[in-house]
Amino acid sequence: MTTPATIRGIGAHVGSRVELRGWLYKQRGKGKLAFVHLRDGTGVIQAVATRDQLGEETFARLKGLQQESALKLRGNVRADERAPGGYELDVDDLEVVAPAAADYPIAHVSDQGIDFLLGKRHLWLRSSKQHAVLRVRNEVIKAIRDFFYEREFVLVDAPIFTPAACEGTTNLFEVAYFEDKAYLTQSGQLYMEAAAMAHGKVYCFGPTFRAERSKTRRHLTEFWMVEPEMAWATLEDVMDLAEAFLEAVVARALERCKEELKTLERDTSALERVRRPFPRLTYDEAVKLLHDKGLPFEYGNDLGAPDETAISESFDRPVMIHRWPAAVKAFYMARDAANPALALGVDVIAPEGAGEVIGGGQRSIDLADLERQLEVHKLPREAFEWYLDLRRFGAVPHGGFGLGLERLVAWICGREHVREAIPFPRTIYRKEP
RNA sequence: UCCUCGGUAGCUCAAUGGUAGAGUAGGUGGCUGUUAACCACUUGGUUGUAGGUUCGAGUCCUACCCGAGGAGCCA
Repeated sequence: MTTPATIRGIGAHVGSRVELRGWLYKQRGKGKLAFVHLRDGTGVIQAVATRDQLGEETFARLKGLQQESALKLRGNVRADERAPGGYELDVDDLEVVAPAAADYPIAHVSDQGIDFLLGKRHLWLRSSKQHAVLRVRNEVIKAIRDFFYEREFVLVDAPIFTPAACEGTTNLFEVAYFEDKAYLTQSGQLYMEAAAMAHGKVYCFGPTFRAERSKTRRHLTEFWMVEPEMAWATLEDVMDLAEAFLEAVVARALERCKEELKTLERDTSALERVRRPFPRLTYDEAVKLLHDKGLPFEYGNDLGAPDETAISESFDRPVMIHRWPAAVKAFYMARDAANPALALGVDVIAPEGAGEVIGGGQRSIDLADLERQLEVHKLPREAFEWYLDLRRFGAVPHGGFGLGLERLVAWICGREHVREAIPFPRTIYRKEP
């Protein structure tokens, strides 16, 4: 009797004979004995094969297999301290499903260059750390959906094709749209504002495109963004939501991705400190902090990456910076009643140099102000008529934020670069594979 | 768009202007407890491209191509 099994759940099969299906990860020959590491997507197990057990011909066939050959192995499961992973399979039968070619390019002990690895991303996904990162991404996505579902936010998908910019400041990808032109979305927010007036609390979660010529470890041209939006919300409500959100998602990853974070050699102490409340600084306080640290910073500018890092180093958890000079923020930001020069926006800076993971705020509901801001930002009025309608028909205070999924996943996984946090990254000079 | 660094074997890298090399991967053989196994032997090159200087260029010069990570901008 042979039971199909997966490597992750192999502990339940000790003492019985199972069949494992997977790919040859590593093989160490030892004369008439062979150690075979089999990878099945759920984990890696060490299998032991002997010539006496398998017979001369099958044993020779096993030893001739290349890394990544697809196999079925059958045999008894045994707990063994000598095996990495704690369990071992005594192979008594081998089925070669698809032998791999001899020139598998990805080395296990990888000091390979990033250019090479990204070019082989379709194969790089199989290696243990990349595998772990995508498992964490999977869990983070589930945690995000659960978080909003439990709080009665309604998922409302925003369109990918859009008629114009959501924000005037960044570049858009233009695509042919029959006899017309369209643009790939750079944010679903404006649509979420419409949806919030229909459902109260909503969010969207989908791909976002930015044709920015950015070449940094924090940028992709295609990335996934989560954008909740709440009717009847103030800036303070948005900040409350943002910190509850980060606390919940990080806690979930810590709870359910222990193995993956271990594989990634992630020191989780910074993640364990992601607990409410987060420090909240006004922009003015943040600028003062920079000046106290001796950094040259001109009041009124946006914070650069080094400034963000300097601020986050003063705290042991994510920092929220709010009430920004309106001039550096998007056209739709509401003004602070106490000081109209300030916009009711908030950025959340993650620790460890991970940078800005969340940007959001309270939206302007003043029709005349928005009309003026569209002109100031040189945005085409016609394309925003529908958006202005939202202010004509029952506008209430509302707000929300956008979170970059890859920045969050990269930070949780302790990866330097966001490109490892998405299966097939798109950057300015790379769209293959 | 700007700044900086880089491109030599499948991969990671070395080579004072003077015979292009090592490790690793691949191949062959050996080994019954390996943990990046080990030992022996071995295949492997249009030095990113095009010019130029020189008796001689991987090395120096010019242009171009490609990539990386930083700025700006952003999540």
